[in-house]
Parts: sequence; structure tokens; C-alpha cells
Amino acid sequence: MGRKQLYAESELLDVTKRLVLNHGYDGFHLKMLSQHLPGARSTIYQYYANKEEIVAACMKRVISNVYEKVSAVDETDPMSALQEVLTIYVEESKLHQLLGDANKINTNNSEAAARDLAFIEKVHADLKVQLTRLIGRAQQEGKLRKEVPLPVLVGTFFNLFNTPNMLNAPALQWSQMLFDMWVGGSGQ
Amino acid sequence: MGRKQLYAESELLDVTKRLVLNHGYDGFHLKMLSQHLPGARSTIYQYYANKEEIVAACMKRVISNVYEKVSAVDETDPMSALQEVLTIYVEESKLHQLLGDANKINTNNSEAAARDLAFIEKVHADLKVQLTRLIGRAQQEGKLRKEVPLPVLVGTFFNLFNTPNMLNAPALQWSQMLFDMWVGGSGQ
Amino acid sequence: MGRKQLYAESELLDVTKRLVLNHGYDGFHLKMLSQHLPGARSTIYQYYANKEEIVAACMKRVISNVYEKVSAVDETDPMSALQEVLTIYVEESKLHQLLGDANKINTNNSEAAARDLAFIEKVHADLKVQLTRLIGRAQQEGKLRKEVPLPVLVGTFFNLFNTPNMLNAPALQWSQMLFDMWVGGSGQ
Amino acid sequence: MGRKQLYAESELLDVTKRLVLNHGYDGFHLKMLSQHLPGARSTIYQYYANKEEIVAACMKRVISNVYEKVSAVDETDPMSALQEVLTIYVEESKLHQLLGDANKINTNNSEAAARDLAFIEKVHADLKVQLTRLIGRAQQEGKLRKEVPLPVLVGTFFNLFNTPNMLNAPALQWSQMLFDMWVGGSGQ
DNA sequence: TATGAATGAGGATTCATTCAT
DNA sequence: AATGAATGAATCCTCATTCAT
Repeated sequence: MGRKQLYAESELLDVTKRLVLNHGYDGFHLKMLSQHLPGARSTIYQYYANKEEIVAACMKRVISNVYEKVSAVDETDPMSALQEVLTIYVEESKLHQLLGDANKINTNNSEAAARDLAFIEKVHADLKVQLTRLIGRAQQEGKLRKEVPLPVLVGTFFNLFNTPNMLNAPALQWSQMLFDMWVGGSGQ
Repeated sequence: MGRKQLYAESELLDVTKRLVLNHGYDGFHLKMLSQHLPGARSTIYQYYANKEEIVAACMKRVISNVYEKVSAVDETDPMSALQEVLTIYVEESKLHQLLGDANKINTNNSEAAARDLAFIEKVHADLKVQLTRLIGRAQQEGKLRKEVPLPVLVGTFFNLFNTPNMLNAPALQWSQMLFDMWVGGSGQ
Repeated sequence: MGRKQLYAESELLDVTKRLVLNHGYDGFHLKMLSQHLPGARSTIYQYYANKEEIVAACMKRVISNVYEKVSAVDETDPMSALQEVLTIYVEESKLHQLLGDANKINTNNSEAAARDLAFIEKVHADLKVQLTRLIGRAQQEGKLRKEVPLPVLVGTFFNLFNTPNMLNAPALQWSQMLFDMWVGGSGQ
Repeated sequence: MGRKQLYAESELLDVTKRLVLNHGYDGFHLKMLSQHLPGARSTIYQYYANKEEIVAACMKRVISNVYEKVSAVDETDPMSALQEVLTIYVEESKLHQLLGDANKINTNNSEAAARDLAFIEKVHADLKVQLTRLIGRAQQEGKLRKEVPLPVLVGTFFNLFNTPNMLNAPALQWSQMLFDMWVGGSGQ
């Protein structure tokens, strides 16, 4: 019964992701969003109650997706696990940029947004924990320099995937190159 | 001679820089700016014709400053020059974040903003050229791995100073640590 | 310095009072308000942050005014005090209708509105207390029927001034007529 | 033949009455109404063409109901007739409050609402006529004070049933108490 | 008949900018 | 030069109503 939907919720979130990445949280408007979707602006409110909920849902979906993939990685060997994890992050390389806007979301108006944000923060912390665990183990096993403080190793690793992919290499190849440089360094 | 000015232009730009970094270009309002300065909101228009010009002038000043320091570096030995340059960038580590907002500035309303933006882009390109030159020479001199494509070396170097300084180390020390890891890698 | 104001805050509240009485809280719009004032709609926001604050301030002013007058009444003789108090209420006969909308004001968005509302409720309670005290004393002194429960006496008195003034009698005369009927009844 | 109706028209009007009383005409929404009924919001349009018609029909039903009961009262003795009439009004004590919103209904869009409103006004006038007739006769018969102008007697009587029933007495008892006070007054 | 989806009109609010003192 | 007041454009959001299944 009822009419056919003009677009699916997931399409809405896809477009939102693209626009928030291009324009930032404050530069993202529902007018803009509706211009990139069929139908009228007010139709968007059939899906989400307000701007905050849209962006929160979008971020939640992105980070959930990463979390799922990353949780499936076999951690037996920490170094190859790190390589695999890096590939996943490289594929979703804008994750950090997106999450950087998370704290701008005003959750006073919306329960749902508040819940999504709490979830996002939880998962974000979990991801850091996993990385710290893997890097710590690799260090223990003598694969990584012991004199470098763990937070620094984690920080440089986490920052790695922001590197602009100037060669436009495919994700896997690019991630291997980055990992290789992270481990081996640029020096001769 | 009229009244004394309420504040210097440089104060205005200092506050602007801080606020744009904290809130992003679209999250930055003149109301906000005036609340962090003495005097009324409308007084700001005695200094700059519009919001765009303020932010453009702010960015111009920051990048000019970096450019000046970086131009003064002795390039005789490329590796130590790179280390010195990195220190300068680390001191102004938010440079990239700030410049990331540059493309949001609408230059249709303002000649001055357009001119500033052109300048910013020019200097930005010059900085990359300098870095590419230094890294290229270091590679030639056998200090950096020859099989790594130059753009990748430049990219990872340029991305280096976005690494969050989790230890809150002083700039010089932090820059040395980052350089050491960039050259030597994290691996044992 | 600065321009001359188009209207005073008190004018704004006067118009608001009239409009809220005619159209009810939900029927009252800022568009409507601005159409009854000089200047643009957005100018209203120079005076109050939002609709809620306007209506709360309006109600606060009305009830404060009544409270002030009523507090000045000499309570030595409860019956003549009641007559005086009634005259004051009759002059501001729409008080109850106005306060009836007070509970519709959403105070989540506004500190100021919440404060004003709390004040309104406090004063409202004080007014009831005063009335109860006067009527109680009159009852004690044998001026009012002892077998009628005090709340009923208070209720009928408080309801008295909602009676439509069909004769358009002047306030004092009308209030005396109502008081006479309240005390003596309609019966022969 | 066809589906069974989700709910009866009278249920719809019952809920409408309750909601209009609680929230006022402008605070009453079809969304709200549908949330207190089974089925979807759009289903309401199977019963009534628009919001105006719903509220008009609701008010018409309420006032018709009162009119019917009040018409059945034996008017032989005006005083006991008045007492009986008062009981009926007390049972439907929110009548005035409801009718107070009648003038807010915009009848430009709807014939039916216009017709209902005309009916309401007619009956409202009839009710006043009946009351005036009864009170006039009681006055003639020497049961009510002759020096009090008839409109004042009618006005105070009509206003009587707005008195808040603070004791939560049953309707009959409450109405007797009010009548007693209206006739005999509060005084000793 | 029932309904989920779509929509446009309308009101709230913010903010850059201009005006007038 | 400084500023308080005024404003219009732009965004957010809600709601009555219509559409299409």
C-alpha cells in the first residue's frame, strides 16, 4: 500500500556522506541534500527527523561498516593483521575526516542522534584499542622498534591513511606501499 | 586623527585563526568573532569589507609566515634541510587544516579575497615545489629509497605533521621523532 | 550612538498581549506580531531571543503589575479589601485567560522563558494565598457563610471577574455590582 | 461489501473534543488526532474533508447534545428549571471553552464547516434566549432581585459553570452548591 | 477503504551586512 | 572610528493535504 519510495534510506546516507565530506558539517544543508536526491526537501523528513539525525546515522553506518570488516581480521600474526587493517582503513580513508565533524552535532534536539553519537564514540574507541593491541603485540614480538613509545606508533599508523593517494593506485597496492614505508621508512 | 583603534588588525586575525581552526569555515561567524574581540560586531567592517576577506587575510598571513621561515632554510644538505623544514611545519601544524577550508571561500563578492586566495595557492604550490626539490635531491644523493616514487615520498612527508602529538612533546623534539620515523620506519 | 529604535520593548509586549488574548498562544505568530509593529520580523529578535521569551515576558509583566497593585491594598478590613482587590482584577480581567496559556510555553529552548514562567507561577500562587487569607478572615469575622467550604468561596470569587461585562459598565461600577452579587446573591 | 471501518465517526469526534479542549484549536493537529486513533493519518480524510470540518462537526455535536437535554427541561417553575439547566451545563462545563475556539475556524475552504458554524451560533443564541426567558420569569415571580439588570443575572449565571470544581464534587452536588451560592450569595 | 509517501505553504530563527547616529 | 538598530536572504522544520498503490 502507499506510494513507491523515491529513494532508499541508504541512498540518502550515501549522498549525505559525499556532501559532508565535500562541504563539512556546517556547510552541509538539507537544501543541498535534496538537490542531490529526487523529490522535495520536505520529503527528507519522512526518513529522519532533522539534520542532526541524518548526519549521525550516516557516520554510524560508515564506522559500523569499518568496524565489521576490521573485526573479521585474523589477528594471529599482528604484522599481517596490521597490513590487512590498513587496507580496510585506506578503502574508507575519509573516515577520520568524517568523524572529525561528529563533535559538531548538536544532540540537544534529538534522542536518536545522541544514541548514534554515543555508539560512534564507543566504536571509535574500540578501533583504537584494537590497533593499540596489535601494534603492542608486534612490538613485543620484536617486529617494531621498542624504543618508540606505543602512542607514537599508533599515532603515525592512524595518520597513515590520510596520506593523499597521489598515484591513484588501487587501494590494496596503495595500502601495501604505505605499510611498507611505515615499517621500513623512507631512508636508504 | 580621530579615535584610537580598538584593536590591531593582527589581533583580529589571531582570533580568526583560532576560531576557524576550532569551528571550521562554515562554523565561524562574525558574531562569534566579535564576542572574542572588544567592541561591537559592526566595528569589524572598519577593518575588512566582509567575512570572506577576513578569512582570506588570515590564511594569507599564516602561509606567508611559514613561507618566509621555510625560505630562510639553508638547503645545502637536503636531509638536514628537510628536518628543519619539518620543524617549521610542525610548529604550524594546523596549516593544512586551515588551508583545507580555503576552497570554501566564495570569491565572487570580493576582489581582495580573490587576490589573497590566488596568493595562497601560489605559495602553497611553491612549498610543494621546495619539498619536492629537497626530497628529490636527497633521493639522488642516495639518502632516500630510490624505488619509492617521488610523489609518494612527498605525500608521506607532507602528511607527517598532521600526526597528533599525543605525547605533547615540544615542537623540536616531536619533529625530530617524526623525522626519525619517516626516515627509519617503525620496523625493527 | 546607533540608530533610534523603531519601538520600545513595552510596545512590543502591549501588542503581544492583545494578540495572544485574541488568538491564543498557538495562534500567535511572530509574523503576526511584526505586522502589528513597524519594521521587519527579524527586528523582533533584537528584543527577545524567541517566541517563548516574548510571551513569557508579556505574561510576567501583566501578572507583576496586578501583583503590585494588589499588594498595596489595605487589608485591615477583609471585606473592603476584597472589594478593592476585585476592582483590580476586573481591570485586568483577561489575566486568567492569559495565564491559561502559560503552560503551553515550551521552556526547553530558553532559560529566560523558564525563569519568567517560574516567577509567574510563584506570583500566581501568592495571589491565591492572599485571596484565601482575606476570604478566610472574612469568614472568621462572620461576614461570609461558614458552612461553605473555603475553596468554594475562593473559586467563585476567582471566577467572578471572567463574567462578561455586558453592560460595558466602568470597571469600578462593574466590580461593585459583581461583588454585591457575590455577597448577596441573585435571590430576593 | 468493502472493508469494515476502522472506527466510528463518533469516536473520531470524541477524541477531537478531548484534544481541542486540552490543546486549543491551533494546538490541535491531525497528526495528533491520528495518534489517538487506529490507522493512518490520511485515513481521516475518508471521514472529513479537512481539519475545519472535523472541529466544526465536533462542536456541533457537543452543543446539539446540550441543546437537546436543555430543551427537555420542564420550565413550569423557572427556579427549579434553572437548577436543572445548570446541572446540564455543569456536566458539559467545557462547553464555553470549546465554543470559544469556534471563531477560529476558517470557513473559506469548506461549505460544510460554514454550515455547522452557522448552526452552532444559532443554537448558542437559542440557549441564551432560553436562559434569559427563565431568569426573566423568575425575576417577575419575585424570586430574583428586580434591581439587578437582566443581562447581569444572565451573565453571572452563564459564567457560573466555569468555576473550577476544586472539591471534585459529583456534577449534581456541585451544581446545587453553585446554584445555592448564585441565589443566596456568599454573605452571612 | 486504507495507507505510506510526497509535497508546498508557512512559520521560526540566524546571520552577514547596511544604516543612521 | 564606533556602534546599536534594522533588515533580507537563507535555512530549518511542521503540517494539512494530495497522490498512487
